[in-house]
Amino acid sequence: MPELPEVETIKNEISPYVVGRKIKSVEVLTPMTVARPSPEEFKKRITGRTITDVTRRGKYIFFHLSGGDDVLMAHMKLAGALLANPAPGKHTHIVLHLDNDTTVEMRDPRKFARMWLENDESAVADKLGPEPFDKDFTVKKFGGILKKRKAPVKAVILDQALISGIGNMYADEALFDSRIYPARPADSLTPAEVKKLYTSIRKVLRKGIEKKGASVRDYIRPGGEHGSAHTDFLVAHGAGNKCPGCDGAIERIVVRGRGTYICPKCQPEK
DNA sequence: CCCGGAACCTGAAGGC
DNA sequence: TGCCTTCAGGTTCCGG
Repeated sequence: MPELPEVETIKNEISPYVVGRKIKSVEVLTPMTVARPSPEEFKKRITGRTITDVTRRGKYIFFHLSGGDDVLMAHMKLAGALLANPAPGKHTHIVLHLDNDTTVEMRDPRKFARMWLENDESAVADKLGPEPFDKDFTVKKFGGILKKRKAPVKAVILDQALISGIGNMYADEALFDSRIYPARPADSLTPAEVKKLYTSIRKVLRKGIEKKGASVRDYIRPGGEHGSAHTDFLVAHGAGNKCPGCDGAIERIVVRGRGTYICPKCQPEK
């Protein structure tokens, strides 16, 4: 599922195909995949524009366009993909035809993924919490966020308005790396635990980016390749596996309605 | 403001 | 064999 490392990889790998290219035509095969404006208006507003840059914020991708303030946004949600010059396939919802004979397709078997236009990237960016790798995202700032919440620590690090980019898989990996039970109230973490979790979050995300994302299920890169980050996962989606830290087994529990993988011995409830 | 839960959607997996 | 049910998960919306 596309989280920060997967979206970062998509952004990096789609950029060479699209930056500096003009959008010649647009096909909307599934109207609901265009969140706004209407599919007709969407097509009209982006046709003829040149993609000047591609950036990422949280799990969102921004395609910056020439000649105006419109930003073309994309979110993969659970199973979306952006593919460059793909082989014919199913679940294609939007196709961009570029002036270098490149085609970019948004595909998603679940139909959750969306593309849309905003006047300015701040319309989305301003609602998101800090990027985990930002200079101003310090241990102190992270501690301040956790201290104010009684919700499970996992729910807090998944909240995009508080910290952006972390999803279910990397949350589990980070909490295991820190040996913290995911349902602990966020404000109950000791300063040492806050620091450890801060470090673990950045560690698992960095590793995920290095491995081009985790292909646990549907995630594929713009060229069609899989990522390999999941081969390094220690707990995520690993119920029944042996815990790498002790002789116990990984268990699946539910925290705030989310499937959550833990080692009950290494991450005690307290 | 804070917190929790349902809804959105459909392929895959499990049950009988 | 195959039908039916349940599950997964990012975000948004709604209720307490």
